[in-house]
Amino acid sequence: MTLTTDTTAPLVLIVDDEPAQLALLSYNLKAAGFRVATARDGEEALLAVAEQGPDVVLLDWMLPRLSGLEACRQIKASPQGREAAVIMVSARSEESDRIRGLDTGADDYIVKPYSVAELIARVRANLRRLRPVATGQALEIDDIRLDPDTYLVTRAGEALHLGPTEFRLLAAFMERPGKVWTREALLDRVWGREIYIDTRTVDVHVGRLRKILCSTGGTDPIRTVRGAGYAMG
Amino acid sequence: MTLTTDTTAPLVLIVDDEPAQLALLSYNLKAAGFRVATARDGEEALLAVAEQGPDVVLLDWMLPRLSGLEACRQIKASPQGREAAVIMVSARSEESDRIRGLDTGADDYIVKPYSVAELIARVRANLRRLRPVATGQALEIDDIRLDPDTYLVTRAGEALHLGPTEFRLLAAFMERPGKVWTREALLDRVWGREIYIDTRTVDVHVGRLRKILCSTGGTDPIRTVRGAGYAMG
DNA sequence: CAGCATATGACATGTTTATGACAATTCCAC
DNA sequence: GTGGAATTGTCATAAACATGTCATATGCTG
Repeated sequence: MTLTTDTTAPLVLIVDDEPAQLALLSYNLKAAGFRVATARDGEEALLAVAEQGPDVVLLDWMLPRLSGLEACRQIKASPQGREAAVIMVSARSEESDRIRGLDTGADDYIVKPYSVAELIARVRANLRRLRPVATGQALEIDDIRLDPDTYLVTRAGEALHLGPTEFRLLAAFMERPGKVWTREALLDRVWGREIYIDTRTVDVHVGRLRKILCSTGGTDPIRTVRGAGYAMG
Repeated sequence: MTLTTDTTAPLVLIVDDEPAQLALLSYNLKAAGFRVATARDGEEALLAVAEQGPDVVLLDWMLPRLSGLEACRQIKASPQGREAAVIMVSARSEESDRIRGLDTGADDYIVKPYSVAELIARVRANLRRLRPVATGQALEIDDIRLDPDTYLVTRAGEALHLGPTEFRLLAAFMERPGKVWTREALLDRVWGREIYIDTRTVDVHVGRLRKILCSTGGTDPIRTVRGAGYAMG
């Protein structure tokens, strides 16, 4: 297998205070092709969420300093956290029934003891909702179609030629139809988190993408939201 | 047809919790020319799928820890599993099971007791769909034709002379028309997993393949996808 | 109209890919 | 074995392409 460690591989943040558990999950998730970040308690988790913007957070229920429940609330209240899927992990003895009733904003729950395979399946399932491109599904908005497997983009059946950055940019837009992306968010998602680039550069690339998308005729599918950013669909 | 045991031979992952069954199938499949990997339960199976990317998975219905049914669902949801054919093996013969099995994305279904010959036939049949070259089917894209049995490649009727590496490379492209292969994936598929070669070497071989394919005139059938890899068709 | 946010064309730079040459190796017929 | 041809991986270099920035133009909002 080819492990994908590039910036397009989904990032999973594992939060657990047991080093052994952390190592086990980390190993298996990496083997499944994910990028992995770790945190040992709720506060570290919040920091990691803000800094790295994971796609999925695996959050242990019992944590020192800041409980999983509270960490979940705060993650979901943060800008980066709202975009992530939070999966709560708890032991069966810890009132699993009540967990479901609590309004923590968690996207999914998994109860110990669980199998690694089950966990990975849950991660994938939540990801499919969140990042369709990472799972190879073709995207479609109006007459525009993007296929991650073949890297083919068509509008009204006609093939378009995008550069790598334009392709990733369009993929981001199409993964979340209607969502307004700030320039900063797009830089994070399309360019990667470790990079320092002028936010105006986004304008240029959006312009290039527009030119290509409209090259066959048709209306501009990208909406400029003044003071905020861009959206599509 | 004689299947060889080199890296291009199809890999069959056998999942069964009975050691005797595992040994029996393993022996017979190896004798039939396949490479074989094994797993004893659903979780091991998922790991093996991710790590080894088998072409066919023989999945027993009854498994400890993670049922065959659930394992199948998860295999089909993973990137590597999407490319594999899953054959469910079951002792039950009820129609409902058959339907449920196929519903989870299984490609085929075989009921105990079965003959080894029947099983191998099923494996080959599913492989034919998935990896035509391994079963000796000729491939065709546009005016290019590749016959794995005779090692003959023609374009517009004219015979072309490819080296072994170029032949395997072309076969990989033609088995999945349109699919974009990363250089790493091609190294895995064409050169083998255990080999460490500079990824740029792929460029050189693609170049050589192109030169041969275009030697009789005609357009370049191989698409370069900047930042990603190559594709054909 | 002023002030600000966004759009766009041009360009230098950097990056990715293509190609020709070459040495090492393998293969094969003799 | 032996010689010669074919094949292979690497490298240096060239070509093609993509990218980030800037200067300037355009457009929106009040």
